[in-house]
Amino acid sequence: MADYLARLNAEQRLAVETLDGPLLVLAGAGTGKTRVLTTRFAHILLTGRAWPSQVLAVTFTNKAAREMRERVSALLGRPADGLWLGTFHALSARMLRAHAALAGLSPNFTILDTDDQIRLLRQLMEAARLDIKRWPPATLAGVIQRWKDRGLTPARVTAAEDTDFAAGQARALYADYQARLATLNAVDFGDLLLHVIELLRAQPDLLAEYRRRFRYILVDEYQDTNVAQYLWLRLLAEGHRNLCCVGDDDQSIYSWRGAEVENILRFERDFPGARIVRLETNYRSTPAILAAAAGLIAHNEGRLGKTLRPGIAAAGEKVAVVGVWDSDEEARMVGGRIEALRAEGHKLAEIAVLVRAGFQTRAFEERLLTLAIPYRIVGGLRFYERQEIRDALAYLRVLAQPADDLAFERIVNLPRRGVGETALRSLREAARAAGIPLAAAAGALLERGALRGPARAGLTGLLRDLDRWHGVLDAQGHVTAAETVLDESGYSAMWQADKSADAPGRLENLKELVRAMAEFETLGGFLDHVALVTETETDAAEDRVNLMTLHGAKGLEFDTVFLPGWEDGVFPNLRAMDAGGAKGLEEERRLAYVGLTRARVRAIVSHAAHRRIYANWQDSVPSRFLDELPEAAVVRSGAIAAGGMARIAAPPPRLAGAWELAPRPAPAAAFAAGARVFHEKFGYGTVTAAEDHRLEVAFDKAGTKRVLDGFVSAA
DNA sequence: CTCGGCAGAATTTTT
DNA sequence: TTCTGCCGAG
Repeated sequence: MADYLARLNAEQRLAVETLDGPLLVLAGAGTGKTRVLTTRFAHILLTGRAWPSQVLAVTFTNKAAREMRERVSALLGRPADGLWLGTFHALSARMLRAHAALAGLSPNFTILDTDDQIRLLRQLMEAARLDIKRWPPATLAGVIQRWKDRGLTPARVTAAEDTDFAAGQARALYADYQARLATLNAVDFGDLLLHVIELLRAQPDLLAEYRRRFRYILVDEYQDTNVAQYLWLRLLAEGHRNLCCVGDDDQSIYSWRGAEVENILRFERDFPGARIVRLETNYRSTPAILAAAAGLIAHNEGRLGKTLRPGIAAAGEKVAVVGVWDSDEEARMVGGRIEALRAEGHKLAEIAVLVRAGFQTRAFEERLLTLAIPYRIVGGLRFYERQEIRDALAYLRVLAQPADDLAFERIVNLPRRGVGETALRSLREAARAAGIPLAAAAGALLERGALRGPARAGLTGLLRDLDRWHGVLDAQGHVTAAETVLDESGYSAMWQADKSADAPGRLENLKELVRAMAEFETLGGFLDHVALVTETETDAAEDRVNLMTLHGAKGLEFDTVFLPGWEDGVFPNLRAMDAGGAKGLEEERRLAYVGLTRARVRAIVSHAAHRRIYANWQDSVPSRFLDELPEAAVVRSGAIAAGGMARIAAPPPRLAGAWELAPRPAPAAAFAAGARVFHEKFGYGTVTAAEDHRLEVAFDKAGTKRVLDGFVSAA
């Protein structure tokens, strides 16, 4: 037997060697899912069943794709080139670039990010005279995205689906939006998949070609696929049906993004004759941690059901549940324990603080900063989302694709060159009238002598510059072109002249951007990377504590995991619950399960009785998940702040602080229209409209406002 | 056209 | 507390 097979246990080997026909691998946390996937990949190649270019391997994150590529090449003993391995979006982009014309696009189409989408939608909504205060463009972006997640083009959205937003205008706006994207030669994230699906459906020859090419299909994190992704996979796999999906229904945490756990629950029905292999031996966590996680997840209904068996013998430390007075003390507690671990010789990189929502990392950052403990924020502010980077990218996008009006609008007056709102309005008008891009319209207007003053001078200069930069791009490549653009546009100079504290950092980021470009052969390749690879490269080599969200932690593991903020409303998150109801709560529980199972040797769960929201303090109640942890697997303790020093109370079965006795409030009673309420700032008022947690309140003194119900109390 | 100051509202997760 | 967006003055 090949030695790479000998390293697997029986269930893993079965998952690797079952090659023909549909296969679902149900892989519990820490059961060697990635090993199975990569070994299977290598096995297909090494047994000569397919060439590297004949295997399609789909992951959810670029990180997972990278890791798989590395591990496959390690197994093969050579670089794994020519693979179709990547995220759904990256693979779709690759297919779409190759057949753009069939989708009505030119191959240099732009991939818009969320920010661009929202800008575009705002324009459309303003044109439609919608009140963007009342109906935020970002909400519409969400509605459209969810339709796209479900594979719905505007024509397929029924009127019954279109009631929630702006009295049923979302569908029409969606159609406008798609039309606008077509003229911009642009696609958004959802379009990447949607266009490919439409393409495969409309072009039988193309579909047949792809089906012939991809003899084996591997899918990671199948529980997180949405309908569009499911349709995409199904189209490609339907011929030979050599489809292997790996997933864990207990780790499905992306339903808010359109993921359908049902996809995994339904696999056998979708692919009759499918085999199912369960991986249930956990080699990651101690039995104590596993017991805690298992006890928690057992409270969910609608699972496929797996029993995780510990693959590690020593019982290990119990999960610590720590109650503290307030959020400041929680940060001190976590910081203190990290210091102690460091003093004992533990590596900081093996410690993670996993929070429910991004803003929660802040408190820990501050604490670690004062303790001089190095940390990194994983998935926090992303490089390509920074203002200066997006500005620079807009310049490059205009060079790559002159029809990219969104990018053009962004840079047309940046740095200031006298092209204000008035000039821009006539530009837009001319562009719309002639059905041409803004840049082209600018040229036409200038020729006609239509503009005057600073706007004329500014635009003339910009168009001349763009023309010259095109020459630089063609003659000297994209790196030199980028340097030239940043220099000659005055953009770098703008930041050099800026005296604010973050200006030097921004200039440094711009340099970093140019450096990053050198790794790509073409400008287009680089821009695709930017659009599709949202995560920041973090040098894992440095020994730093990891701060991240629970979502961001999926697929990772650490010796020590801190899980702060286990309080009702924070975690389980209030909004997640009222958006998703009972299902929402189950997803929150799966998130908790994901968090616990990241830990190899120790997990510290904490909750605070008081949490500072902005300036004021709010009482909070321990998370219901704490009650669901089996007693045998946890040690509970309360810590009470006294004179600035944290003192750990003797560990009673339940913690001792008085705050803990507070009864859990009934699920937030939504206020109905007519209810009298009191608001910290606006005083007394009467509710005039209520939907979910959003209230419209006519205040006696402050007028009518829209507020969240958390900010008011019954009067 | 640009800039500075003020008012008002704010909390989820991301390919 | 922090951010964004609006408005008025220069």
